[in-house]
Amino acid sequence: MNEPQLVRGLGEQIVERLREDILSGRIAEGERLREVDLAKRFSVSRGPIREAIQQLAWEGVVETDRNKGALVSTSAPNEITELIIPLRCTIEKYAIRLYFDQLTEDDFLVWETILQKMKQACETNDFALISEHDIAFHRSLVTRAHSPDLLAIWSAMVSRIRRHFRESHLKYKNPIQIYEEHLPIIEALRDGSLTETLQTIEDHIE
Amino acid sequence: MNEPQLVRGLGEQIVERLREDILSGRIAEGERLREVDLAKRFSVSRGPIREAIQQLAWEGVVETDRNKGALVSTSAPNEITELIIPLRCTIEKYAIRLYFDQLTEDDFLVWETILQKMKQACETNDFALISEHDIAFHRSLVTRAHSPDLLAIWSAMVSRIRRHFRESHLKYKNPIQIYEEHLPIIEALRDGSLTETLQTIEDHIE
DNA sequence: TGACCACAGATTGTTAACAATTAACATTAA
DNA sequence: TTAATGTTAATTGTTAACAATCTGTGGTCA
Repeated sequence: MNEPQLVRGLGEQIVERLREDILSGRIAEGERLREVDLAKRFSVSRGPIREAIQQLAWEGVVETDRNKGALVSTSAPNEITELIIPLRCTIEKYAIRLYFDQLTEDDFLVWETILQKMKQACETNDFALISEHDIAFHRSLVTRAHSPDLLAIWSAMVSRIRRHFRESHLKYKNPIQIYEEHLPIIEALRDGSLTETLQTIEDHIE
Repeated sequence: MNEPQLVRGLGEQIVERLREDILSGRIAEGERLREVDLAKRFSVSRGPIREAIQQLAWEGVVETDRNKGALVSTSAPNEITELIIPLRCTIEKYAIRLYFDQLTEDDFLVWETILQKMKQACETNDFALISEHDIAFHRSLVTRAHSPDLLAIWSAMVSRIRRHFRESHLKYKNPIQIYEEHLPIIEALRDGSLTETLQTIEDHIE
């Protein structure tokens, strides 16, 4: 049940690559996305490209006007950020509660792999990559709950506060601190204390 | 600014018609949606059909498996409802705060028009229509803030708890009570007391 | 009988061509 | 010059054909 979907459609693969490019900032805010360009870049036809763009539009990553194509949307104003962040925190804590007592070593492997990549990005001061892995890590916290509904709502929020991630990263004198701040989450999960884990998440996000 | 999009793509039109069919029950839960059937029914090719199905899948109205097509969502009102309802309440209260001191008579006209339609639906015991106007009313509370981001996040949530609306309505012995429960919100807004309005919203959504 | 496999029909995934719309630019007239 | 207009290129919307995948049926063999 709930097969992990071994083979994925082209559209889904492209969604992930485009989302990474945009959330990390490699594709700038306001930039225009042309279907034929993307089709050439990913060596597919426009069908899967349109599929990917529609998905990103619903997530709020890009904005589309009929017959005018898609623009990378500009991040939400800060006042909404203040609303969204606690909501996002609530969702992540809720997700963790769902699977907390079913954790396996595979789960930790996934998270530690992401954090390892984040560490490398920190060491090379690649802030785009840091943001990408930061978001990927938190996304994986939600994904683990295997609830498409939860993930959809979380995505709709996070894509709108992605600038908050990047800007919060810039505050650190030494980027490696960004990596280090994620370690307590994994440690708390390993220790097996639910309340401590939730508290760690809350401290981390705020 | 913010043109109402005069001409809409085939995909969008089909989304609306399919969503109505599903929410009203004309297409039953669990029923399978075949692309060619829908294409014939709407006299278009499979392209716009796939577009519509993808959108409904994101909204949570249908579920799709790769290479297996789409089913009308039957997933019970998961425990996620308990998470989403307070989040939704938070968003609506936040929205109201944004425009509370800029209300005009036009705003009340919009709301009272919706409630009037809801009243008629209550009088004819048309629960599908009651739900439709109930959701429309709350959506208009959010729309008034003129924040596409806020509306998108709210929509992502509400489309996933729409069944909660229907089922909560069924609890009433006399449907007119559903209508009457919305009146205090408008009254509080008219009275001009922000804190009282927010409290009313909270009590209403509970 | 029951498990296994092959095959055919049905269904979705992908592609490329065609149609409709938009945007940019040159042309013309006031 | 500037505004209005016609023309052309670029871009998105739609369609239909082709490829890949799944599902069910029937047969074979132990």
